[in-house]
Amino acid sequence: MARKRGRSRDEIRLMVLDAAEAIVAAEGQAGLSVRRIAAVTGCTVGMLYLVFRNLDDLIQQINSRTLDALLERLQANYPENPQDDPEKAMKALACAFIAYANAETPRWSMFFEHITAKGDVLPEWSQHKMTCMFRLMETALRALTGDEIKIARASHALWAGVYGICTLRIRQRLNLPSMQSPEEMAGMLIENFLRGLRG
Amino acid sequence: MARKRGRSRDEIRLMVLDAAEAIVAAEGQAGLSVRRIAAVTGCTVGMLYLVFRNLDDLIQQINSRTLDALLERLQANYPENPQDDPEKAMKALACAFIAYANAETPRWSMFFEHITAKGDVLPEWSQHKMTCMFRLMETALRALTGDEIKIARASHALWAGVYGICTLRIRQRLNLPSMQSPEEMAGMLIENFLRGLRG
DNA sequence: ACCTGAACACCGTTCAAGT
DNA sequence: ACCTGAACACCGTTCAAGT
Repeated sequence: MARKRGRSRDEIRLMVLDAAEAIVAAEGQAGLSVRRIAAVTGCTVGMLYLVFRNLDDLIQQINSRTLDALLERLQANYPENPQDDPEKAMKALACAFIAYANAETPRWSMFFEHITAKGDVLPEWSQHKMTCMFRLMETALRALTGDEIKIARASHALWAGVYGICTLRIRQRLNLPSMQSPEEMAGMLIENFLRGLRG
Repeated sequence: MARKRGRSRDEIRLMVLDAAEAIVAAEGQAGLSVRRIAAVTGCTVGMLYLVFRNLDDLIQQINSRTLDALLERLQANYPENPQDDPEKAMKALACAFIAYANAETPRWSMFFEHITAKGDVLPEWSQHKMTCMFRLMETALRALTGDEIKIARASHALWAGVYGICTLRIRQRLNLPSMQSPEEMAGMLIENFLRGLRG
C-alpha cells in the first residue's frame, strides 16, 4: 500500500481528484497540470504517476464524476409520470442539461471536449451512463409511438440538438436571435420536432 | 519591410499559414506549435512574433480561412431556387456541412473549439461570415412563413442541431442508433422540425 | 518495497544583443 | 531598422537513486 502521511492510495486518489476539479472549476481545463496538482496537494509528481496512469487517466476519472453529477441532475428534474406529457418531460431534461452546463461550465466542457489519447472512444463506464440518460428520454417518447427505432433516433437527434445549442452558446458561436434564451431555443426545437413526429 | 530571402512580411504570413494548416491537417491542433512551424518553414520564432501577435492570432487567421472554405462549400451545394423546396435546401446545407466536417475534421474542430484568450468573442470578420451562412438558411425558410423572428429562430435551432450531431459523432459521444448516418440523422431532425413548424 | 525529484524533451513568449 | 535566438517560466513523463 502506497502511503503518505498515513493515507491509502485510494484516499490520495480522491484528494487529488477533488483538488483537480477545483482547479478546473476556477481556471478551466487549461489551468490543469500535473505539476500544479502536485503543488496544491503536496504530492510529488512521481506519486501522481503511481496513482494515475497519466494526466489523461486523471481527466477521465474527473469526467466520470462529472457524468454522475449530470445524470443525477437530469433524474432530479424528471417528472413523475413522463408519459403523461412527453414534451414536458423532454423540456425538463433539456433545461436541467442547460442548467448544469451553465453552473459547471468548465467540467461540462471538459467531459464533452476532452480527446482521449488514441481511438477517442469513451470508456465503458461512460457509455453505460450515457445509455441511462438516453433511457430517460426514450421512456418519455414511448408515449408517442411504439416504434423503438423511431424512439431511439428521436432521442439521439434531440440530445445532439440540445448539446449543440448549449455548446455553441457557451463558446459564443451562436448569436441567440430575438433575445431567445438557450432554454427557449431548446424548447422550440423540441416542440416543433415532436409535433412533426406525431404527424 | 521585414524580409527573409526577399520575401515580404505578407508572403511570409501566407507561407506560415499554409505550413500551419498542413500540420493541423496531419496531426490536429495538438501538433501545432510555434517552434514546429519555425522548424518546418525555416523561420525563426522571433520572426513569427513579428508577423503574428501570438499563436492565438495565428490560429484565428487559420480559422478565418476555414470559415471561407466552409461557406464556399455551403454555397456550392445550395439549390438554384431554395424556396421551391426549403426542406431540400436545408438538407443540402446540412449534408455539405457534414461533408466538410468529415473531410477537414481537424481544422473544422479547431474553428469551433478554439477558445480565444479572453472574452471568447468571435472576431468581427467571423461574425460576418456566420451571418452569410444563416442568410442561406433564412432565404430557404422564408418560403414557409413571413414571420422573420420565427425564421431566424428556426435557422439558429437547426444550425445548432446539425452542429451537435456533427461534433458528437466526431468525438464519439453519440452512438448512432440503428445504423443511422449523421446525414440521415440531420435529415430526420430537419424533416420533423419543419413539419412541426408548418403546423 | 516504496517513493522522490532531477532529468529529458517539449511548450509560448520576450527582449538584449547582434547585423 | 530589422532580425535572431538564448533565456525565462512553464509543460508531461520517466526512472535512477535514495529510504
